[in-house]
Amino acid sequence: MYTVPDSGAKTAAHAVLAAVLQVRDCRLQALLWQRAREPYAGFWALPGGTLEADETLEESVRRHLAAKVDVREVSHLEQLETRSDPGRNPAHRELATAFLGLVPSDADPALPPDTRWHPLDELPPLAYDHEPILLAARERLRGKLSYTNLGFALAPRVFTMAELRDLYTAALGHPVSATNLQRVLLRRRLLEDTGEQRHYGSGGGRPAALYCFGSTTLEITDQFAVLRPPTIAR
Amino acid sequence: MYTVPDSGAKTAAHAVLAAVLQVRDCRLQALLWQRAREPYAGFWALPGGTLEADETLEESVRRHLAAKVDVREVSHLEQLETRSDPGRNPAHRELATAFLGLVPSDADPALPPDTRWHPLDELPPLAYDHEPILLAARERLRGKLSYTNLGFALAPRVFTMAELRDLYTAALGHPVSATNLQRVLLRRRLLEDTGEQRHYGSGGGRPAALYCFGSTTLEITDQFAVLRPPTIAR
DNA sequence: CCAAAAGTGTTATGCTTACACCCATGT
DNA sequence: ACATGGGTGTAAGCATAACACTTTTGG
Repeated sequence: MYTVPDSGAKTAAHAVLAAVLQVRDCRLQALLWQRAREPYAGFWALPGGTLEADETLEESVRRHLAAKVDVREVSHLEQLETRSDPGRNPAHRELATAFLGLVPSDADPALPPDTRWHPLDELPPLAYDHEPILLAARERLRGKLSYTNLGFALAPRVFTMAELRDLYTAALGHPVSATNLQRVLLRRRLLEDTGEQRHYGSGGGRPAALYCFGSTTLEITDQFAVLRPPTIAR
Repeated sequence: MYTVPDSGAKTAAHAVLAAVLQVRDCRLQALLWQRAREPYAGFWALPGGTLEADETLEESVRRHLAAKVDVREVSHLEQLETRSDPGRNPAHRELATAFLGLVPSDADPALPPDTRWHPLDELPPLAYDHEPILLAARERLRGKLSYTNLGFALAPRVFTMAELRDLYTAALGHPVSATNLQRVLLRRRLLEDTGEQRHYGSGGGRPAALYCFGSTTLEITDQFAVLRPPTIAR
């Protein structure tokens, strides 16, 4: 065990894949490109490519993503599962490490002609095992929205509570109350009031306060749902 | 992007590693083996080895684990992060996918002479990047104990609440009340009363009821800590 | 003045922790 | 009897969901 493989070992190729999600038009959408060549010609695929010798997986996925979007728009990137089924790529053995990428809702990066945003509830036929990967990415996002500050990655720098409610609603797939969302996030001190105001929709109405997230790196805000440590003696 | 690599591509070797955890003597312990050869001679390492051409990562980790323990004792196995830092193995480029393995507390598998259980709060010097991997595995376990039924993988088939309390205490690293643990797990319908009874410690005392977990596959029992879907109209 | 949207006050609910107290058994 | 551990009853705490109500603007 743990033998040193000779450098000529015939090992599997390693690919990276990115499930890049953004809320556009109040719907959670994924960045996909349409394959021109076999296999899976005409099918849609996640952005990605092969890992090079001198890069980490994250560096690699950023490099491949750069071919599809402006990577500076990607506000969050985290590793998901590594897929290893020998049959997942019919052509040759290939491992693939998937990533979850998030883009703020106000970004609208230029895309190559073969690339488009697709709502996750109306997916076209996807190549390889990309559909389960994409759905797993959505589950990861939904879970982390509940117990971390990950909302920062979906939102513009400043936003009204109504806008933030629409983002959470689209990402979670169920109605969210702006009232309660505000209280939960304020209580956890994730949101800061910028002091500015802005109108949200057309027509009248009281102008909305503009908020921003205090931190733009992932933080766990609700670590123990249950079985939490005993409260310190008082 | 997504070019087909020629089959002679010089790709990185791929290894699997297993952070196998068990509660023994009321302490969370990890299965480690001591390296005899350089590099890291004398250091302790996670069980693992290289991925072969025709196996999945999970099959591979089970195969390598079989050299250290009776794999039938492993009650749960799940994938963790894939490490890809080019410098993580000084000798040659190597990716490693880590797994979390759990062994019930009543199992006492025979071990090879170079292999031992080590409490996680008294770790010896570890080879490569195995220490952060091991600590990440513990964090994953701690998180999932709170919102899934993962306790089944640490516990014998049947157990008293006092025994289960000791397991949770060791795994979580803080005191757990048997009283409240019972209520939380019963409310979530994870525990079943077997009807049998048994004594726990020495000395007198009321005999304890024996419980078992209803399911022995991972289930999420507390999906939404917050931001849960609206309650259906009543 | 009215409609529309934002935000606050308040109550209800559910789950959890904490802790006192009762129960069953061995010596 | 009494010590020892197991289990139940109950109250308190806390965060969230739900919803009525007030506030602020545009037309």
